[in-house]
Amino acid sequence: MALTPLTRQFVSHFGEMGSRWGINRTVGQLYALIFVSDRPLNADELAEMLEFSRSNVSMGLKELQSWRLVRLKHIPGDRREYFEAPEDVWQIFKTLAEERRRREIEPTLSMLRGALLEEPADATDKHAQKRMREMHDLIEMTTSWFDDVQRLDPDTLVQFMRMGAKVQKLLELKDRMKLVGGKSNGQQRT
Amino acid sequence: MALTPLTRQFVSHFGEMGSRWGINRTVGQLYALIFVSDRPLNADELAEMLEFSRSNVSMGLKELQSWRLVRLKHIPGDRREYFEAPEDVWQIFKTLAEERRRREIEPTLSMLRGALLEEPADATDKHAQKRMREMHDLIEMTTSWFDDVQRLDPDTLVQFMRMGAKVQKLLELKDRMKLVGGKSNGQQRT
DNA sequence: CTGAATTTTCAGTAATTACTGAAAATTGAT
DNA sequence: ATCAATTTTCAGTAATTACTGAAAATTCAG
Repeated sequence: MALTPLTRQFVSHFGEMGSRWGINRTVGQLYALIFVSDRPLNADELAEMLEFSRSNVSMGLKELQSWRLVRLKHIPGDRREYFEAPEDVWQIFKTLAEERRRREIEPTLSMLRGALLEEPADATDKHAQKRMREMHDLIEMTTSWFDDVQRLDPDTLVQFMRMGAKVQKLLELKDRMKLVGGKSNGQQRT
Repeated sequence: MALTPLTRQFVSHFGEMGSRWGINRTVGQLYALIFVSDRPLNADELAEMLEFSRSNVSMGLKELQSWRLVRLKHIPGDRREYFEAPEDVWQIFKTLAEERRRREIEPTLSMLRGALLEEPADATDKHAQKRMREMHDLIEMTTSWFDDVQRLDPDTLVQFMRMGAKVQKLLELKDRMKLVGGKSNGQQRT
């Protein structure tokens, strides 16, 4: 089954973008195709549609599974393995964030923590540690904050994001409430 | 001038991580070294410290400049070009985000917008467009939200991030205020 | 302007990564 | 248990990307 021009466009864009990330062209295209497909696809179908060798598809799927971006689905009466992408795009985004965190952020944080425990040899080392601490703190703050946001229920999150620039005003509001009296519940008066 | 073990550790971690991003090992190491250095460095120093060829350093610096991650600094009485990383790590983070946006997000959004304008050829195309729209909307929402956050002044931002999970409660508060009366100013009573 | 210092370019090569086909391993229906 | 269907592995090769040294270009002090 051949790709429609619409899908071909999407798939090849992901192929190109794939190489900008750590992920390669094949993996990017596989994912794109699975993502837009209206039904689970098996390895042979993917190989045929994308004109990759069967073994290349096998390796690509393994990679996508390790990222938890596709999941296996069995179709009754068919022995082959079918693959699909999760329905919920926000869920996909969160999975991607989690995996990048595990693979990139955590190792970096632990390297930084290690480096910060070492005894600086000289003034240069002292300065290097200062910079590393700044980096460490920034990464830690943004990731732990992202963790919190991730846990919000989707409706709250959407509402929250839509607020955009109003955040600043909201914080001013909160501060005023705090001034007003201990645990703010929005009911106090001045 | 040789690298201390502390810096060597940091530099080689960035080399390895670099290859996971689109950026290569050389560029990662160059950046790491410039980032922790307590003074601007010139190309010859970088080449010597990292044991890269002079031309490799030249290409790497060009790449880093295109990402706006290092900037040129001239030292009086010295013709050579020195490079340094911005002081403020939050600024660095924002620059990185802006560049990734320009290079990755914007092209993807415009591909998606193009695809969404096309006439679906069949039911498969219809479904593909539905998925593309979901992706488009998610990307647009998160990036435009990030834009807003980026514009917050640093203090508000830190305060905001520290709140973490309390966001949900804050939004509840906001809703209650809204219920109370049109433009909330935190002063109304029930 | 001249020319030494410095940076950039680029063709050639090295190193790495991606991909294939064939063979091995696994799976599950009978 | 058998064996055909299916998936995975892996050695070899192709393609891509990274790196170098030499040469060209640029810069700027005199």
